[in-house]
Amino acid sequence: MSESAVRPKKSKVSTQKKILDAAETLFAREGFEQTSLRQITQEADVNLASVNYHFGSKKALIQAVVARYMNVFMPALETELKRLDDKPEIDSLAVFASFKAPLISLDQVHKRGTEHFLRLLGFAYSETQGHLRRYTQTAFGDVLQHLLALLHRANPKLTEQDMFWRLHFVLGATVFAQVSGQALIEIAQAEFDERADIQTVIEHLITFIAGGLDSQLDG
Amino acid sequence: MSESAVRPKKSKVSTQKKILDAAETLFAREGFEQTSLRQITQEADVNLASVNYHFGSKKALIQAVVARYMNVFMPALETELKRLDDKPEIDSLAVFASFKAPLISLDQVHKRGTEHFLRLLGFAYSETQGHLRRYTQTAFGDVLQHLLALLHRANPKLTEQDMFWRLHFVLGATVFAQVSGQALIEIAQAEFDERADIQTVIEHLITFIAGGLDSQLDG
DNA sequence: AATTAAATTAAACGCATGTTTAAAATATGC
DNA sequence: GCATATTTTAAACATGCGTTTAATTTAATT
Repeated sequence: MSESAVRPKKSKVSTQKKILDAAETLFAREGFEQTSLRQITQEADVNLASVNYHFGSKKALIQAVVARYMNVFMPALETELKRLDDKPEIDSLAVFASFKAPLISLDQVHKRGTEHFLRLLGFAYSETQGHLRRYTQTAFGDVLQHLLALLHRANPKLTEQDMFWRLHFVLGATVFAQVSGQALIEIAQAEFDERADIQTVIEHLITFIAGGLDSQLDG
Repeated sequence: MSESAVRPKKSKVSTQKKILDAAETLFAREGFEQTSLRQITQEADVNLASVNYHFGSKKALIQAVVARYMNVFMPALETELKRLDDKPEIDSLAVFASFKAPLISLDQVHKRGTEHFLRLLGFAYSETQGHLRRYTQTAFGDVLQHLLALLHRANPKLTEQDMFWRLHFVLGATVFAQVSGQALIEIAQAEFDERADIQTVIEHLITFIAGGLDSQLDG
């Protein structure tokens, strides 16, 4: 009876990966603090204690989940930004276009990687996850500096300070769109009987942030 | 020894108000979910059980804290908006200028009322406080509709849908600026050795959202 | 002043959380 | 194949939360 020919399904996924995948999905859906370790371990079909065994703490798990994306996204972004260094003329749109490929590449991390990453980013900023902000700033501060410099080059009329603030407002609007997106879609559907979806939100968002970023101080 | 002539200090503040004030301060600083009833009652110097006695539940307390501001802000905003109805020509800036007086008037509710209100709003949106959003939508939906109509009038090139989304992105950027403001100020100070403060953030923010709101779809 | 109502208080309840423990099961190395 | 790590497991632990209870104190009413 030991028919070793077929081997139905013994995929043998490591406990670590099972935890990371389940945590990521739940974090992206509910937020970090709203998700309990018991939810995660149940979803991952592993023992409760294994999170602390493999990761040390919930906080460390959160960092591991985010890091898995950052380690793919940030180098990919840096590659794209380097291309712009050589170009003689760039505008804001070109800089933000650099995000597209790196964002899409996140789908190799997880099936719905792009969406998950943006929502994780949203919760990381809206919840008080100071350690995450610190981690990003220290681990990938140079990439962010590069981004800032390019945006400054694309919009030389603005000071570096201007760009700093506007970039973070862009982030704020984006994050907000991610976290509140679904609720707004529902309101829009009810209010305007519109067939609003995620794509609708993104299109409106891009127009908005492009306008905000290029906003001239004097009319 | 019963010198009733002087009466040092028997200010006699109601328990309700003490709770509301303490809760407001803590909510504005830490967020709703991060603040416990034990923190609140300790800060207010009242018994733990009095929150549930006077307000029924923590959720009801949150609503009471927010309502105290909404009941001042929304009518004040409506008054300002009515003025614009009579004017023949208006632009986005004029509409947003309508927020200024109502916001400042909140300092009569509490010493740092304006700041508190904006941060409460921020947490109300970024935390999953669905009941607050529902409350605002139902209690002051007409004022918000009025606001939307005026913004549409100020920018007739944009559809009502466009305005809906942009208005919410404005809200997102604002909320983000409030919640993350202090952290960003510290980064800015360290990064640019700038004497950045709240006022700095607001000025940059207004420029940004005005640009985003008036953004033209075709270059 | 006596009686009734309202407000305050200390204590405990029930529940959920992240974390730790110590024994059992599994995998690894010689 | 045995000894040794490594991993998994069930259970308990410690803590903090919102809420409830029941007794006491304070205020209001008659």
